[in-house]
Amino acid sequence: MLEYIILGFLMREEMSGYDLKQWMINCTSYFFDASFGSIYPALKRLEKKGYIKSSEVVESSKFKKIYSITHMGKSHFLTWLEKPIIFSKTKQEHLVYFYFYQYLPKERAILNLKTFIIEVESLLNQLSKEKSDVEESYNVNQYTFLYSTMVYGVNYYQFIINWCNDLLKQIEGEKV
Amino acid sequence: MLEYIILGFLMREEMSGYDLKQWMINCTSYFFDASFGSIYPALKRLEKKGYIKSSEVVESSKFKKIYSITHMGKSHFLTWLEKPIIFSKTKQEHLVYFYFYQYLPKERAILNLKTFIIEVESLLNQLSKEKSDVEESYNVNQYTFLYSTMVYGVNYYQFIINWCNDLLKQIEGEKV
DNA sequence: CAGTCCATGTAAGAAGTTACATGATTCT
DNA sequence: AGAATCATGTAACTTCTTACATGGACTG
Repeated sequence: MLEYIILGFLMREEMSGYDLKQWMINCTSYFFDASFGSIYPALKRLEKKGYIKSSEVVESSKFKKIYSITHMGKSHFLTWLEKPIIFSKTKQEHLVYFYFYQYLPKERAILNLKTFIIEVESLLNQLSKEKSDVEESYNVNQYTFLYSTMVYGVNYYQFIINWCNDLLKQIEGEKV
Repeated sequence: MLEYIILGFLMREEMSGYDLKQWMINCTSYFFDASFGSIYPALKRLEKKGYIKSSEVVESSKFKKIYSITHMGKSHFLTWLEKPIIFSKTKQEHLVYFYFYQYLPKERAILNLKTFIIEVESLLNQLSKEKSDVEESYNVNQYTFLYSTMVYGVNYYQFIINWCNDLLKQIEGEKV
């Protein structure tokens, strides 16, 4: 995942490992963050694979290693981005995809959003059913915390679906 | 985290590694899950530390290794559970804590919930401010996806706070 | 009698973190 | 002059997953 985040940031402009960390802190830290100990080795790997290239510069009397994305890197990134979003139940990884959907053709973004909604709806229906079963079988007041986490789950899935639908309306409403 | 989940499940009743996996699938998979490859080694570690003990039984002609929690394991688990909940921005780990809050004294549960709410409120305020800055500085229609992920973030934090407040009301309203 | 489920376990590898090491520059 | 920030990097470690290996019991 980290390697794709890096490529995604480099789609915008070339920058150093340190700059990447700053962007993460400022822009994505509420759903994704990484340490220097993983950023620098990731940059080395990406360069070795030919997805990025570096140039050592001295900017305002500070040594910097500026990385830029290659044609191969761009196509590698877009191939990944256009694949269906895998919903992780335990992490907020889906936001990583949406954050970079600016680089996807509108039609593809709409298609993937719809596929994603269907996947989350399926999970919502499963959990909703389990929640109903619990409501029927037990006195939920005796299991406040267990039941509340189920309520959390159901409402969380619904929240994601609503947000996706809002986003869908917005993109579909935009002038081509 | 996995070791505490296992201890939490064993607080209810003794069970095998296989049973633990079934409980995760049925009950916690929407916020936590683990593979056999991590469950079995975790059980070995926990037994080595003296937090659980095992007995090999043949139940309905099937070999099983049943684990039960020790006094030391219980106190180790409760010591962890009563500590302040660390909010992970990228994972749903806070639900793990709440799921087992049935084992915490009511007053402690209320205190930790309130502390947690304050932490999430602080994150909400930060992100809200950043969102306002973006709204002032840019035409958000040109950055639909970047802006939408921010809206997601703000609403997600608000969702958690609302859920916590509902839970708080419920526990406080319950007869002692 | 083949397939699925029950049941336990290991080995290799993925993907990160924390802590450390280094050194220049800028701020107070 | 000392602290904070800028900037890159490595080593050891943590914590998981995937894939494999094994074998008995049940099911159609």
